[in-house]
Amino acid sequence: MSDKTLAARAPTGTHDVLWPESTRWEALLGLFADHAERAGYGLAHTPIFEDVKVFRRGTGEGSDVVGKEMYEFEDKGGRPLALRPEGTAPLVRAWVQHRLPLPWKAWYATPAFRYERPQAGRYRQHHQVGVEALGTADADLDVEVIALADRFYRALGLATFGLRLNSMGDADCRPAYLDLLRDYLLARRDDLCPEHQERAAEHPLRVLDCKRDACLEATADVPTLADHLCEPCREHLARVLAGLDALGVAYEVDHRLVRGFDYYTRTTFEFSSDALGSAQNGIGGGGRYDGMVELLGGPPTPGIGFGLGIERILLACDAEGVFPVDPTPLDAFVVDTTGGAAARDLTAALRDAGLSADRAFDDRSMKAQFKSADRSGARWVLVVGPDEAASGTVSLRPLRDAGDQRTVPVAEVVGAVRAATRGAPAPDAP
RNA sequence: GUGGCCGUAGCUCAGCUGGUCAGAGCGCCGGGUUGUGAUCCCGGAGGUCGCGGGUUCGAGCCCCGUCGGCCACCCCA
Repeated sequence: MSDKTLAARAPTGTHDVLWPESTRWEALLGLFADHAERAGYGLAHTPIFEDVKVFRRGTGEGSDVVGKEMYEFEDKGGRPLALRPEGTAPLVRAWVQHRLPLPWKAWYATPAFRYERPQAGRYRQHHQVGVEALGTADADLDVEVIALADRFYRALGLATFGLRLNSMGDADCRPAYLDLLRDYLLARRDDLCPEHQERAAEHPLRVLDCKRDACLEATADVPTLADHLCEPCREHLARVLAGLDALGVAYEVDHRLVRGFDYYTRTTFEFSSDALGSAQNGIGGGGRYDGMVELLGGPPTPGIGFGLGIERILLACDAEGVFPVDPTPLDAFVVDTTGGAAARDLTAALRDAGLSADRAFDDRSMKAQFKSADRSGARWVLVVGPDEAASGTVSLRPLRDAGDQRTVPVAEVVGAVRAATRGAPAPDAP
């Protein structure tokens, strides 16, 4: 293996986001920030790595994400750390550390790291936007959070996605149900798929989520958690559903929906895109975690949140043909065949005036500079050749819009470009 | 972690059963005589055929390994 191929490649499962694709990311982030902040959520940045315990306790040792997919390492001081595999536990840790007034509502955008086999829509470093809200068990908060995600997807232009929702019960009713479920499964153990014959005892809920025929048949009439919820949980779920109905958020109650983290209580939900053909069609998910704050050393405090996968959302947008890349064009591109000093000064003057400008370097031919100008996507080309230099003028030539070339005195260039681009309609308004 | 497919210029790909097979299109660079792009014409640069090893008189074309990509499982965003 030569050094060349090793060094010049992003690590397995990671990817670069370069212009112009990066402009979509900026736009997506901006749109999410807008939705979150209009709902009272404030931006939070927390470290990209944490004490391993934050995830072992908070996210849950039993989850695959923590149990076998975490990027763990020790720093030079021997501290056991882990790259964040998900966004919730770090935010909860931050609240436990700072004890901000409740309810506390935060949003974030972050990379997440999981050591798994890459494939369509799945990376070792992927990115999420999300919200977390701590301090109230009010079902209306569940509704607010879910509606926030729903509205955000729609604002992107997505239309063919679905929301499945379930209740995981709470500390009062779930243990009893788990016993019941475990007994039921063990009685039919031989009928389950090979993998779940072993795992049924420790992860009974997972069996409900198994897509193999054996498990599906064996659990055809399995007792559902929905039928064994305690009264408070039942009422909570009913209020959530009523709230979603009131806000026009379409959903499907799926009592087999089981999410991968241990911490969920009561409401859990998952958004999936019908436009994505692959198995990785989940574009977002979340739920309540009324016990996590305590697990991380805080007082009993309920919480709820979600994480949405940026890469998958963008794949879904591509599949639906919405949310196109739309870079902002430059106002001007300077072509200078007199040595470059004029280009240097003109671009600086334009930028100082708040306009955007670029130029060609290396004193290339006029034709070559025009090709660069064309490729830059600028609205106007400002030409400085021997004639202009001699007369102290600059020629303005429209590149993207109709119109004739004209020549103005150097002193009027900035004003002319500003006038020509101000209020100009976006080239391809959607 | 398990299984399958794949890996040729910056990009998309041709290369028949191993013997001019190192190519095309796009892109890039230059030119088409006097300063003007996106069209057209001409020319050019660029690849140790992912990497390493093996079989053979001879290997992009066969075998093994390795790295990487894709797909499924698992799980998740």
